[in-house]
Amino acid sequence: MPRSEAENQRLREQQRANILDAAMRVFARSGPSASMAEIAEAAGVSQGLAYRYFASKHEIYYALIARAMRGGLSEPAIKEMTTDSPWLRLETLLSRILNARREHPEFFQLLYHVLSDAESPAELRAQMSERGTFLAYELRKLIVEGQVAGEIAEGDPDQLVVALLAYLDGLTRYSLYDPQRFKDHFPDVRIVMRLFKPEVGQEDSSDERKQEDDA
Amino acid sequence: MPRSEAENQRLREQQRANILDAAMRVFARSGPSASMAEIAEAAGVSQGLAYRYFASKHEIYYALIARAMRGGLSEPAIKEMTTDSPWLRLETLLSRILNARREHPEFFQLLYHVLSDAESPAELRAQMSERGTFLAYELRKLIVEGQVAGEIAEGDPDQLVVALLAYLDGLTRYSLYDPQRFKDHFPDVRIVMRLFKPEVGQEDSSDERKQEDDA
Amino acid sequence: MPRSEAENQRLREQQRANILDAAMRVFARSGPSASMAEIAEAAGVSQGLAYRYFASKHEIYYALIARAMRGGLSEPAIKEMTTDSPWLRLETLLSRILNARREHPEFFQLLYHVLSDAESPAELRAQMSERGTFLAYELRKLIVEGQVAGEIAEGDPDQLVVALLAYLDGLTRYSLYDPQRFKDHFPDVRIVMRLFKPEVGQEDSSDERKQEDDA
Amino acid sequence: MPRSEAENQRLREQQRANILDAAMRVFARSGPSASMAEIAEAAGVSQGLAYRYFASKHEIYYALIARAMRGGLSEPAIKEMTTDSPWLRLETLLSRILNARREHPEFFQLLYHVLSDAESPAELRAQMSERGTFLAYELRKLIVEGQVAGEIAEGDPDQLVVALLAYLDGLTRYSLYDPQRFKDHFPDVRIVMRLFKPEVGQEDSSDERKQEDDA
DNA sequence: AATGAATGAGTCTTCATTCAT
DNA sequence: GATGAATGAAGACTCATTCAT
Repeated sequence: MPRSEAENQRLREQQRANILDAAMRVFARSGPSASMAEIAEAAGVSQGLAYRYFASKHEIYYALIARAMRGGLSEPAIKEMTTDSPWLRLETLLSRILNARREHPEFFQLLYHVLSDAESPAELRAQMSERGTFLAYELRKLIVEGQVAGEIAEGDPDQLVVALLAYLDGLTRYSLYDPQRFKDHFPDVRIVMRLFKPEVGQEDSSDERKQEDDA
Repeated sequence: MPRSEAENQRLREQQRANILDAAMRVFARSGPSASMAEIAEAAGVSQGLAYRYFASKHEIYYALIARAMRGGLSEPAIKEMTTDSPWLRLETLLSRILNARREHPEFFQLLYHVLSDAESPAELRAQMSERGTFLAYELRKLIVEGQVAGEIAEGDPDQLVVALLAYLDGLTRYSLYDPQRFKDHFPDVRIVMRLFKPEVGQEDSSDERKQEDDA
Repeated sequence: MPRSEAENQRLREQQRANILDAAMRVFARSGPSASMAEIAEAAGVSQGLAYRYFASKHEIYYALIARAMRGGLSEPAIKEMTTDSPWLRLETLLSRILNARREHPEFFQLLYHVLSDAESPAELRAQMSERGTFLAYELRKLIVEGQVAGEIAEGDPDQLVVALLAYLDGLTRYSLYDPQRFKDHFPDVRIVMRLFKPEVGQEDSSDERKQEDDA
Repeated sequence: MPRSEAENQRLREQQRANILDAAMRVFARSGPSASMAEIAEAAGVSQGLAYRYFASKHEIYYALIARAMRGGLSEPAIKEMTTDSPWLRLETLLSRILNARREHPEFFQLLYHVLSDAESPAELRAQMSERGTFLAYELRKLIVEGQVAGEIAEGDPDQLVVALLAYLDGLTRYSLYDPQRFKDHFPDVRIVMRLFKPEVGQEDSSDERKQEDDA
């Protein structure tokens, strides 16, 4: 007597999740180059079984990322709250982004890995890269808007974008390097927001003078 | 007729340097997982010879890092300039650090790789980690000093340290992800310094007054 | 309430036949290295069930061949028609053989596969080989008879046997290589019969003289 | 002190040939699905070494075929001897072909395998297939020519081509099935030539008359 | 009787490392 | 000191076969 269809379905989903969870754990511990053997062992299944659920190791990466994205883990959208000032919108956005990064740094690690792995299907890379590019683009727009409004420091907006993206990525990596400190001293949003603060007392600085000259 | 002992010695050192150079080049191009074959070819020597100079691939990592550190590439020391204000000292220090990162991102990539590679001998990892810890410690001291002096934003200094280290690491990774943008829009020191700026809204706070006092 | 014993028996036989049919289809399509999964799917049963009916993949080969042989697909017997001339008997026999090969080339492919697979149990190989040997033996007898009767070309009868068997096998393979041409231009019996034709106009050749001498 | 360049070169060529020879032997024994482990063992080298000489198992197939072709093993060209009668030219051609097949049946086995392996690079398959097609085409031309000249039996020339190709392929397979008999009773060219003999009973047919006319 | 989840041995392939010369 | 041929221990992946239900 075979298991009931429903029961089987459940079993499969459980096992799939189980393997995915194990993979996530292993990747978090050993990095994305961890072997299938390691993953299978962590999941308590044979290597063969892992391949019944995922056609390849890459598939596991993708499933992991897809799952995270479905779970709302992807970088939040910006569109909303169009009434707020650019500064406030940026702060809200970053606040969400930082939350996601604090809660699931492994996910972003994996994401960076897939992104920089030459083996990753171009299609997927493109899709993910697009998301990233889109975020960067939205951030830039927000920054420029803020600069126009005088809320955000002047200067090359691309430097600000690079600085911000680097900071976010850096946080993710830091979580791998020193998880304890990462948890205990996760920097507040307001700290990163300072990157965008217009200089006070710039009036007296050389930059300012230049600006005055322009005026 | 054997070569003179001295000449021999010189030859050895030359080859060693040659291999290290090649390794650095290859790592910069293909990442730290590049094969020994690739390195040997880039150095124009046989694989066997590489093993006469370095007992293992890991040894090459270490030698590379050690050399870079001896060459002043490591995070600069802080001790000097004790007369300047904490803010200025921090700025000078970060300026140097950023220069190093901009000029030799591959080195820091490699460093992070070794640091996060489970295969790396614990001893070495510890040693490198110690350096990092030392830097973090010095930074922290500087920050606290600055906070006391009212030059640096208040709050958990560890968060500032984490933020700064993450930012530095993130820049290094960014150079791998988008070298062109990295070069063209490398964020100025003053941007990262803003992380430490006391809040402007604190106009009424002791910080602000001090600034006003300065004026 | 268990099914009646008889019905049960019938069901079993039906399933068995079902699986064998599917296997034959799959082998015809993908060659004998097709996987058990493929076969089970084609039969619409689980892999596990296939193993309830056949202890191993090899068993399926054997059952398939055995069934075909029982179904008269094996090389036809010769004994009959003892009144006809050797030539006619050979022609009739080959005609039947060729029909079988034209209609069911997959079967013979499979047979050759099992025969040449080092994994096949020696016993089975021997058994099948014996059948083949038997056919070869009968053919040889017929040929010699024909030679004595002057209906079949002289010379080493074994060469004729080898030529004939090679020809038959070759046809089978050809069906795999170019099924369309195989169907459209299947060579008539009379073509292969020519292999056995005594030389005409040999009268003038050196061979012929020998024949004359014999006469 | 390294080996001299020349010596090394020789060593490499020897080893390459050694592995190729071993592969040929193993393929002849176990068929082309033999494992790399088997080949390496037969060659007395490690599996790893085999990969220094051949990038993949397929490469070995190709190298084997290429070597054989360079060695003149490919199907001989026909062009030459345009003065002879079609019959004579066909006989000469087949004689050569049969020689090659008798001496190196494994080569043709392998060739058939690569040809029918879906994994084989399309390019190579195309190239080989082209050769085969070319031969078939030339044979057909020769046959039609012979039919016109009344030297070759009438009827669908394609059936004759199929019959001939099947026969040749069949011989190759037979060598695997029963090498001893293959060697001892390899059928003479004149046997296969009979496939093309005009029917004797046709003495009164137009064919015959034509022959008489020629006389 | 039937299912399909699970296993594990085997396959091709890569690469750090060793060794005869 | 130097070479590069050779090794062997993984690693990803496949598939015939078994087993709990």
